[in-house]
Amino acid sequence: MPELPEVETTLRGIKPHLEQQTICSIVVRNSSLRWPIPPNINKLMQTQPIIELTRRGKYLLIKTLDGTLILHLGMSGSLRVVTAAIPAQKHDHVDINLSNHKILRFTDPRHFGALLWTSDDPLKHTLLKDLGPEPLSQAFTAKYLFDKAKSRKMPIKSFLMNSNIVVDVGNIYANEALFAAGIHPNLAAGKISLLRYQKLVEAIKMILRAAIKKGGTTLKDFSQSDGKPGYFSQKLKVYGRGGKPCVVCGKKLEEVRLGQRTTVYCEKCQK
DNA sequence: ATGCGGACCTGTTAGC
DNA sequence: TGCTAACAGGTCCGCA
Repeated sequence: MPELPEVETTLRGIKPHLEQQTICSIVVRNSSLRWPIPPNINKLMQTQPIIELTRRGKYLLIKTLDGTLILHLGMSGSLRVVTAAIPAQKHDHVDINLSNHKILRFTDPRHFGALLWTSDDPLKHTLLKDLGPEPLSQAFTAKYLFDKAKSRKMPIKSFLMNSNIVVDVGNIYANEALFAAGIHPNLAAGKISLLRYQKLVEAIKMILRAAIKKGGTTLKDFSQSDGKPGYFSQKLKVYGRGGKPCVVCGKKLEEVRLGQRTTVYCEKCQK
């Protein structure tokens, strides 16, 4: 699943079905996600009117009268709006039954997702409180990154994927943004000039905007909340193209492991 | 404080 | 063709 564009697409997809509705009940078929779903989740949420749907990083927040449902899709999670006529499948772990008789169904084969509840301000929650800025916000600037990176030896790609530095930049878009900015993924974050961070920040913003516009990258087990797949993958220039020619210079793209994640780059275009 | 590697779990695919 | 190992969009946590 989900890099930011998929999460954002999911949010936009489910929003119209949830707004103005009340949660009638929650059916948990399997509570073993990354953290156990609170056993009293149904009690906490039933009869709760939905106030608003937002997102912080890749966490989806469903605010109700008395609290907030915190949802994360992990690696393989997805949300779909269905009707009772559609039988639950193997990995459909949770159904949220709504007053309009629609069902928000949470599916997650790998169980890396999360579904939690807080009665407090969700932004103060342990999982959210230290998150870095949203990349598409004004707070995310070259100066910000440059200052944060000062004296840090971590490879720029790992640095970018650290959600305490900036949220929403997953493996695909980290690869793509570094290629677009001409920066070698293994370069120490603290050794990159402000000017080059300028290029990087612009690249991240541009690529994420474009991907959201396209409705998310098509990947194996993702489908949009209305069931239609996204179709951005054909625009990817390096991710998934290891060994193939660089679209700019034609040189064979390198593929390596960096921080346990597949990393693809052009050794001629990225220094 | 920083950085690294392991962990969570299932499904799909590459390679022998 | 069939089995096994490696890998997949994330990110928290513990340890050095």
